[in-house]
Amino acid sequence: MTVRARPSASAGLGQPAPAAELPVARVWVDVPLSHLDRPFDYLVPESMAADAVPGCRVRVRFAGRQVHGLLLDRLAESDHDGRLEFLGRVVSPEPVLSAEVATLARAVADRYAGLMVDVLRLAVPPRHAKVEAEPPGAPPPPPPRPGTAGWARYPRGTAFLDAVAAGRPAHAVWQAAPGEDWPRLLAEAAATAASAGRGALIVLPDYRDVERVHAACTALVGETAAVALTADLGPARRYRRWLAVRRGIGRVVVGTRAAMFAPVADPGLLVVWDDGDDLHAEQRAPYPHVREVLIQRAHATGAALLCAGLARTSEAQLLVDSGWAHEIVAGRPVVRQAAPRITAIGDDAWEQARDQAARSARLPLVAVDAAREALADGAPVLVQVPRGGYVPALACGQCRTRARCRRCAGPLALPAGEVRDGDPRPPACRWCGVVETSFVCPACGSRRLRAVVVGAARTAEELGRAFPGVPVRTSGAAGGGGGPDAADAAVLSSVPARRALVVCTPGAEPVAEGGYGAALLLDGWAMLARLDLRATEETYRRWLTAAALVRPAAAGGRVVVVADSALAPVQALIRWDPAWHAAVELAARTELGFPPAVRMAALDGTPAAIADLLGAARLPPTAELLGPVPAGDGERMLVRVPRADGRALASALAAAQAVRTARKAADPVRVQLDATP
DNA sequence: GCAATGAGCGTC
DNA sequence: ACGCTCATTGCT
Repeated sequence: MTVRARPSASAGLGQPAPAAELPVARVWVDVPLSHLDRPFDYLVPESMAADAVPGCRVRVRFAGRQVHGLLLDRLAESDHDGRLEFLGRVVSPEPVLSAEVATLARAVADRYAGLMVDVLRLAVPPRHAKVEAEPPGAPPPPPPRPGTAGWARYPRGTAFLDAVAAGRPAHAVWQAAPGEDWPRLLAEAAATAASAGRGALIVLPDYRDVERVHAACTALVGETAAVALTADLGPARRYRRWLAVRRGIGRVVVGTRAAMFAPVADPGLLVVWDDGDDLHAEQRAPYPHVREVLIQRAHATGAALLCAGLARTSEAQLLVDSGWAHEIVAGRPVVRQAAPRITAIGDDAWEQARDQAARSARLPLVAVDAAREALADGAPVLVQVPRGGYVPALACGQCRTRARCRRCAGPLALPAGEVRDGDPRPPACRWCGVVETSFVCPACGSRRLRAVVVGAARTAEELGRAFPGVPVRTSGAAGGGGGPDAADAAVLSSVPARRALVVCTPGAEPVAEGGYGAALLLDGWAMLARLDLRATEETYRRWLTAAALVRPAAAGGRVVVVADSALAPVQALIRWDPAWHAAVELAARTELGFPPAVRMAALDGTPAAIADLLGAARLPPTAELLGPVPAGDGERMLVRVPRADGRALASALAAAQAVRTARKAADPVRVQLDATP
C-alpha cells in the first residue's frame, strides 16, 4: 500500500492524518455493477477512527462521486497498490452489518449468480436517524426452558429440541399433523433456543401466520425478546424492531420473507414454515428463497434448522434423502386420530345433487351432504376454490393428462396470437419452444388435445342459492363479487364457531374456532392442470392447508375433494401422507430432469444480449441450453445442469455478467437461478 | 515540437 | 462524475 497525498484538489486544505490504529477501511460500495462486486479500501482519518467501526454506514468518494457504502472491516494495511482515498464520512457509528450477515450476503450472491450489494439492500433496511438515536433497551435474561409436550407426539421431536437446547446443529424436516397447534410448537422450539442463550428466527409466508406465531412466542419468552418483523410496518417501526434485533435485545424473531436476513445475534435455531408457499421466493434480484438462505445460514453459523409445514416440498425431500436433515413425522395412529374423513369424487363421475340449486353450484351430492351435516351441527364449512381468471394450458382430450414437450418435458401451450386463415397455431413448448404438430398422449394414445380453462370464482353466489338461509362469508379473491381479478378482497384471519359457508381462495383460509365441520375442495382437476412445474405440489399443499383446519373424523369432520382419486396428490390427501407425496413428486421430477433434481438458470433479455452473455460464459460441460421462448419484451433461455454443477453454473454466469458490465454492454440480461419456468 | 483541447475509461 | 490517459488539433 502506498499512502500519498491527494494532489491539487485538496492540497490547500491540508491532508487529514490517517488513524494510528488500523488505518485502512474495507468498504462495500453501493454500486450495482458485476465487475465491481468486491470491496474497496479507503483510509480512515484520525478524526473518524472511533466511529468507523466494522458494520457501520459510510459515504465515500468512488470514481469521483459520493456513494453509500458499508464498512466491512478495519485493517492494518491494504493490498491495493494504488493511492487510497480517505473515507468521506461515517454516516452513523451504528454497526448495522454484522460479520455473519456480511458473510451470508456474499454466499447468497454467489449461489444466485448475483451481486452482494443487491443482497445487502435486502438485508439492511434504510436508516431512520430519529429511531437510531432512541436509547436502546436492555436485553432480557434468557427465559426458562419451555415445556415441549407438543413435540413428544412426534418420533424424534423431543430429540430435535434437546439438540437445540444443547446448541447442536441439528437439521430437521417436520410435517405437522392435521389440526396441530403448530404456532405453539414453533414457539416452543424458538423458546428452547432462547433458553440456551441463543437467538431464534422463524420465517412464515404471510403476516397472519406471523401474528399467530409471534403471539405464541411472546407467551413463552416475553414481550421484549419476541420481535415480529413484517413488511407492512412503517419505516420507523420496522427500523426500531430491526435495530432491537441487531442490538441483541430481540432474541426471537418472527417474520415474513425479508426477515430471513434478520441479524439475530448468535442464532441457535432457524425455521422456515410452509416452504412451498411462493411468498418465500424474493422477487428482487438476486431472487433468493427463504429456505435456501436459511440453509446457507445454518451451514455458516452452526445453527439448527427446521424446514416445516403441513406439506413437504421436493426440496425438503431432497434434504431428507441426502441425509442432511432427518424427518419429524407423526406416526399413523396420531394422524388417523387427528385427520378428518376425506372423500374424493372424480369430477365426471359424481352423482349430481337432486335439487337444481346445488347442481348449478357444480357440487356433487356427497359434498352437499357433508356441508349440510356440518351446518346442521352449527359448524362453519370451508369452501376452497381456485383463483379466478383464465389459464391457458393443454391436456389430453381423452384422459386429461397434461400435455408435455417430447424433447424437454416442458408444458405445452397454445401460443398467444390470432388464428391464421381459420387454422389455430400449433401448440408449442413453453420452455424450449419446440412446436408439437402431432401430439400423442403418452398415457392413453389419444391424439386429441383440449384446452384447460380455470373459470372465474363464481362459487360464492351459487352457494348462497344452494344453501338458502346460510350466511356466506368470503376471504381472498373469491370475495366481493368483483369478478375474476378482484385479487385484493379482504382476507379473514378467523371465523367464529357458527353455522356459515366460508368461501376462500387458496392461501386465504381463515382459522375456525373449534375447527370447520367440513371442507369442500372444488375444481381440483383444474388446479392440477395448471401449467407450472409446481402445480401438483401446490395443489396438494393447498388442500392440506384447508383440510388441516377441519375437525377430526371422530368429531364429525369431513373433507370432500373434487378430483380423481387415482391421482397421487388425491391419494396422499386421503392417506394424509405428505412424505410419500414428496417422494413421488421428487422421483417424477428426477425422471423428467426438473428442479430440484437439476439446477436451472433462466436468462431473460434481447436475443443478442443473451447470445453475448452465453458467449462470454464458461459453462460447465454438462450444461444444456433450452429455448429460446418468447418472454416479455425479449426472450428467455434456460440453462440446465446436474445439481453437482450448480455452483459452477452460478459462478460462470456471474463472471459472464462481469465481462458484460465491464464492457458497458447495452442491453442487460436478467439471470435468475431456480426460477420456476 | 509541443501546448491545448477532447474523448474514453476506470473506478481504492 | 471526476481525474486520469492518450489521441487529435493547431500554432510557432
